[in-house]
Amino acid sequence: MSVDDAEALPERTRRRRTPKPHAAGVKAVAAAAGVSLGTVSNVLNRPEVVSPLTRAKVEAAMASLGFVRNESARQLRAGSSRILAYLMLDAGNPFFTDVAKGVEEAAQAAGLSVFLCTSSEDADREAAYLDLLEQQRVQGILITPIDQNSSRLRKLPSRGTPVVVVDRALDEGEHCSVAVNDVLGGELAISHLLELGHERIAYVGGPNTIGQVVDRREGARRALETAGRPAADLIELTTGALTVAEGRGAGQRLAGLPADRRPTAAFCANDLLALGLLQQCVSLGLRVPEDLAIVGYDDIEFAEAAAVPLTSVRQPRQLLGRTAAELLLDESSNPDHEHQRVTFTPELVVRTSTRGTL
Amino acid sequence: MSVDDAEALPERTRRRRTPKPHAAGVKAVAAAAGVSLGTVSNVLNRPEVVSPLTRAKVEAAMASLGFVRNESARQLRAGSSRILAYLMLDAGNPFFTDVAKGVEEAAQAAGLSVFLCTSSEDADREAAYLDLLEQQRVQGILITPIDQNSSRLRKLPSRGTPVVVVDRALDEGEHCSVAVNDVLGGELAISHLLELGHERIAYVGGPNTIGQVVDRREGARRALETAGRPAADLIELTTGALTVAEGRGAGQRLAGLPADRRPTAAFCANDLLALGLLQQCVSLGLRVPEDLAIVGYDDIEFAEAAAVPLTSVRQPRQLLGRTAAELLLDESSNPDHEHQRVTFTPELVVRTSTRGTL
DNA sequence: GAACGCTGTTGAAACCTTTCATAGCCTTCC
DNA sequence: GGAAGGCTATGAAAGGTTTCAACAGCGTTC
Repeated sequence: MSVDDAEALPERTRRRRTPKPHAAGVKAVAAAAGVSLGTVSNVLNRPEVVSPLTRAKVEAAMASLGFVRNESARQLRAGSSRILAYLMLDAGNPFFTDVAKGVEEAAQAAGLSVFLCTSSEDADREAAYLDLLEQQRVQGILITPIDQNSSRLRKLPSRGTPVVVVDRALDEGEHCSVAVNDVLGGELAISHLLELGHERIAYVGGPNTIGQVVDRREGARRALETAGRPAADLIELTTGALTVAEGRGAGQRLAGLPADRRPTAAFCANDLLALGLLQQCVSLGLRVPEDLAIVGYDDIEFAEAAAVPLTSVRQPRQLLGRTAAELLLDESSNPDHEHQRVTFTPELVVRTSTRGTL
Repeated sequence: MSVDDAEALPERTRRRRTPKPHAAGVKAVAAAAGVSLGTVSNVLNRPEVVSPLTRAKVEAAMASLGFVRNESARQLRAGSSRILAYLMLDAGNPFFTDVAKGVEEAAQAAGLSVFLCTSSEDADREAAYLDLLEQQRVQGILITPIDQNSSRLRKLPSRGTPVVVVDRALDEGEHCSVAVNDVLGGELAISHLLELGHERIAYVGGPNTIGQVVDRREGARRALETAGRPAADLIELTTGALTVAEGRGAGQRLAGLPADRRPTAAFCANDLLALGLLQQCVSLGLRVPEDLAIVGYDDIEFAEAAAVPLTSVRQPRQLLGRTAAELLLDESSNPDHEHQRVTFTPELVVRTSTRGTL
């Protein structure tokens, strides 16, 4: 080798910057245990094929090195994730956390874990989470969508990520859905109010981009028509979200009306709205149900404990979640899976807020 | 399974499943766009270094192939995750979802996403989630722990996953913590009750493995002692969890006592317990606050809307979450990060459940 | 017209794990 | 005594992305 060559190829210590300096990998464990790489992997994934002695050595090495399996690498190679995500509309609404509980129940039974995400009724966040979850290659996505016609949502299944829509019944699509008949729920609520003799009935809900809001209103209208009255008689108070705060705002508006034009009953698109409405109206001096009867929707745990126990439309919350998760699991494991649309029937629970104290 | 799930018989409609997934990777995109692999990666990660023309070609190819970046591979190579997790005690408790809201706010501002997990007050689930999250190599973990001495928790930071403890103040450890002074909160509650002249005061809470439960009780005892009474005067009703249902159970027990031995006031470890207790006691004929005054803890949104508006100890929920997330972000990006212990001060909000209608 | 700098692009290595065909060793059985 | 077969352990390949040194063009400067 000439001097020139030495000049041309200077000796260099190339140190690649390793991102996680401290991580001990399978390789290190194998070395420490005096076995091969594959054996370590076997201990991890098929412990029964490894002899007890070897297994003990490997496990000891893992413990002493503080080995933590790199799930990214596992997933990259093995192709499958052990995670299932539930993208919910609003984590602050106990209805959805109850659904989530059902999801976790089913997932746990199948050995999977659940990540919860919340779109907070914001379409952009929903979209961002969908992208993220797809990139993460989760096993599947459960979603209570804001925009059920989103093309993103439609495309997911064809690209390999199963989707189950929760609390919405989608027409023909490429996913399963689990829902409650919200139109019927709306009818139940309004029929009840009509039976009690109410004439001026308000519907409180919004925004109208949310399917549940629209369906429940539709049910309300139908009930009016069934009773021989025009659907347009329904007094609509549109809210910006389904929250207690918005309910209070609606209460403010409602209580501000002159008594002869004010509705005598209000049906709210969910219990949060109803609770806010109730609270505001009571604090402004309206009597419930004498001046204003209120019907909520979901029958969350707090509905019964409210200032005036709330009449509400009950849905099988946990069952909804459990069923959805089960459909998702079937879709991702059963090659003969058929998409299903499961619809539960809601039920009216009558309490003081409409019936008064008998 | 909860009561509401009793016997719901859904309708099911079945449909044939649409076929198969398919995955297009960077390689396929490169081929389709007639560029090299590295260029596609540049479009993804450093679009500004790619010429507009090339970029357009690549983007077109991505769109037409339905390319979805494989996050596992990205993370494996790049070493960093864009995700942050909040492992909470109970998703059904609005307190924690409010904290979560604060977390998301801060995370979003930093361009990160949040996955929510729930341990449901189960130490095994907590442990399982911690393992999972560590394996996923999330950017960091926010946790409201069940067992704050868990060795798992202690070891995480040294292995490269930053941890911030939320709603608990850990002694000097290897993580930051953000908490509210729960001992003070307990004192506030009991002093208030003592000022109102109550003698027989109950503390409702449990299990005693939960730090918050213990601290709040400790505060209660101190307040008694400060008032010159033995701490042992505190009547303890231990519950199995911090839920509405457990609160009802405690109410049952309490209402069953003969009036001359029954406490005249109850301080509950959180609002869910208080609401359950309130509901049960009222339905069993006790008047609140005349027969039994009730103080809750957290001042969740539903406390004010309860049958009898609830006196409660308020905590800065969202701020708690936001601060915690900010500490975590600092820890994972700032090399000079120093662990901190942030403690907020709670505040008593007096309402009808103790003061009566004035 | 040679050297230089700049811009955009390239190709191969590296990340860490799982998979799988194969090899080595022991028993068992003809 | 040798073939067959059962256990275990092995080593190399594969999986999709990012990274980075090197390179190709091309215009500029001296």
